[in-house]
Amino acid sequence: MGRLPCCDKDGLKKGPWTPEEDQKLIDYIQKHGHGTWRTLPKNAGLARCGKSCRLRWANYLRPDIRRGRFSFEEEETIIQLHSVLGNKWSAIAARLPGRTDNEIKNYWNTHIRKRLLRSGIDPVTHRPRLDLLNLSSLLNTVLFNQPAQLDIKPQLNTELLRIAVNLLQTQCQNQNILKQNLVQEPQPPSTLLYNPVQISNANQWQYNEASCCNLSENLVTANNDFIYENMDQLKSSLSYELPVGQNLYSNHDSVISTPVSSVTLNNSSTIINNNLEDEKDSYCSHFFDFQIPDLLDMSEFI
DNA sequence: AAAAGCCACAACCGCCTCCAG
DNA sequence: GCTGGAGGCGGTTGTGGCTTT
Repeated sequence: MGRLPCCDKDGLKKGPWTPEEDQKLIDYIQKHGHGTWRTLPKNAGLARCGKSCRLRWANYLRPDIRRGRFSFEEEETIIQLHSVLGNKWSAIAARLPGRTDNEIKNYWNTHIRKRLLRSGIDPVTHRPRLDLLNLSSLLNTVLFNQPAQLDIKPQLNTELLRIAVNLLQTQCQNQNILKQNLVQEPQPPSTLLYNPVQISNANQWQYNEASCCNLSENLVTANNDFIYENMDQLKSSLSYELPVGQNLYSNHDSVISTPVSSVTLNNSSTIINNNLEDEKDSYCSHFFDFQIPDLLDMSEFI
């Protein structure tokens, strides 16, 4: 014997709610509270399943729901929390007053996820998609059939293996990060933005960095994330190496990184469009070289 | 102007956890 | 400890509206 359904579905209405149904539900809950959802539809005169009533109330009719477009701050918070919590939409919603898990989930899938992909960020791991770019480069070579590199098949196989290993490693790493973060409250995002703009070679990446606002007092937050106080401090920390487990965060374009193994801000990095006059509000574009070491020596697989 | 394709989002489905009996 | 109902959650689907062809 399987479990009985939550309600008898015969004769119960499905699909979009009418304004009349909404009003019945609102009136009933305002008078009596929702009580037991299973018995609510009958008492309220609705030909709906209790579960459907609960969802309609929780996701749409509740008076404390905040409708309308997500603000920049909300969007940033969602990305930040998602990088820590993953698809725990209810946990994310609990930190965004007035927003429902369903609404956040939809917004993620229809907006944020696509934007991260366009930016070259993996929306699951929040890491730059090194694998696809390397693969793309190899495929380009094959497609354009450069005579000196015709025998590129072994290299292609290696790259495919690398992707598989990378995915496995990322999964393990994410599980560890999740365990660590479950015992501490999520920290507010700090300040570094990055957008991958160019690859100089397989392991060296150039990121467009921006935004000097909302600076924190300390170089390292309670979450051990690296931030910088002002341009002088930034210059003096150009050789700062980001240890495993620390994050680089953005507050401009809502792109937030998950930890990378090691980041070195090289002295050779150039700073352009630097507005030292008004650092707090300026949008500064800097270029950093992030050294991302090989995840694994693939020679044993070849 | 009509058909096809795409997108956003409300709603549903099935599984899970919690808890009272 | 077991069972089953209620509620919660995340993934998926359905549909209406907008855009493109």
